[in-house]
Amino acid sequence: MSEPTPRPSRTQQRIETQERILSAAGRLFAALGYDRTTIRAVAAAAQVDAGLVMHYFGSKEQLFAQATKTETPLVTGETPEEVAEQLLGILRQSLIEEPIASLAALRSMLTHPDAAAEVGNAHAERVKVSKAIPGVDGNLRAAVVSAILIGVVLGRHLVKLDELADADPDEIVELLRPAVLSLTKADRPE
Amino acid sequence: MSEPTPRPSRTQQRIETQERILSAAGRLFAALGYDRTTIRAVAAAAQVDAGLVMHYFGSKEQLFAQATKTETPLVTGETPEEVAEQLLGILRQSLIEEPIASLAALRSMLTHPDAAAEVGNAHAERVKVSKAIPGVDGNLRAAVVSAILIGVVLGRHLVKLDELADADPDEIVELLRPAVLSLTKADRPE
DNA sequence: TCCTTCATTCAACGGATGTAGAACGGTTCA
DNA sequence: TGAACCGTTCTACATCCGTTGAATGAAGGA
Repeated sequence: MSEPTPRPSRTQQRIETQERILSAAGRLFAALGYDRTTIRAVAAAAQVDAGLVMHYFGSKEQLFAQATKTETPLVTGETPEEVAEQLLGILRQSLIEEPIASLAALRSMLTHPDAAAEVGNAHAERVKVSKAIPGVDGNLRAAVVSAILIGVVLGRHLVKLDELADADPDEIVELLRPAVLSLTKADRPE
Repeated sequence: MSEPTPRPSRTQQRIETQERILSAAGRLFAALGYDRTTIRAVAAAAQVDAGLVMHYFGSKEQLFAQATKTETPLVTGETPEEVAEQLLGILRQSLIEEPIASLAALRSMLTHPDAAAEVGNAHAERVKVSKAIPGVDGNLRAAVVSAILIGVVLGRHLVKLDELADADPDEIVELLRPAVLSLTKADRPE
């Protein structure tokens, strides 16, 4: 599959370089977090000079913003059971692969305000499902589920807690199904 | 309540200063994490020169180690129900107060190896309860519970996810009881 | 009182980092 | 072919950090 309009080699080259930088930045941010990731290190990993990174992305903050940009999957379920299954599906996907951009934001959320905001937004997006979670405490229930998902993904990919890191993703999902269901289903009157 | 043996004022003064430094360090590490906490900032918060911090604690690493030192509460329950209640009790306590030393370690666990090790140990301690959790997957179940607790405490005190930060601790505990119980009780044959 | 001890401060070094701007060299196009 | 363009590198600056070692001055003991 080739480019429809084969761009002049200069533009082409530039785009490839930018992607190489962005990819290296994502990997480093995910592995080390915002503070310990150096522009020089990103440049080296992308086999490029540090000045070029600045030239393309303006600042470290903007580079981070681009590298962690990701669209949050929507949860559209209408019943508690549907919502639970969708959330478990998102979790499963996050356990199987290593979502670099998300991991970069997660890794930095405790020490970099922008990253915390990013994670907070994804969280808020997930909390919106509370419309489908009955009970006066729908918001809180949704938030607890969200915190659980964050904790499990964190434990598996970033802190690498032994048992979680090695376990079969499906097994983890199965274990969490009752827990998530107990939270999406209200046990108190509306 | 006065000192049993009123120490000479010099020693007394030194101990008070050390405690002041340690307290300031704990607060700053918990608020900013390891990297963003500066020895100079700790010194300023303790109204002391930076050199003195080095003189007493040797290095930033050692200061962090002292400031995050904490004994993990033991879980001794023998039945799944007992274990669940004890874990929920620990969670409840961590939601009500702000355990500075633990929060300092948690805040830094994603970016500082030593902090990750510290949290990993507390986690491992909690996983030991898997002897009381039936099923071939006892270890994994215990690890999942541990990850859940971390996620919730993190969300409340550090990331400050709106709904979690404001909620009544007891309400959160009540919401999590079925979830935790579903994990400490096996639903598969041994 | 004099000397020692020691809690504390001061000044400085070496290294790393984000960032800015000049310089270079190949590509593109008239 | 020559000039403008631009992707890229080089050099440098200002700042901040952990850490060190000498200096200071008050307290304690003989």
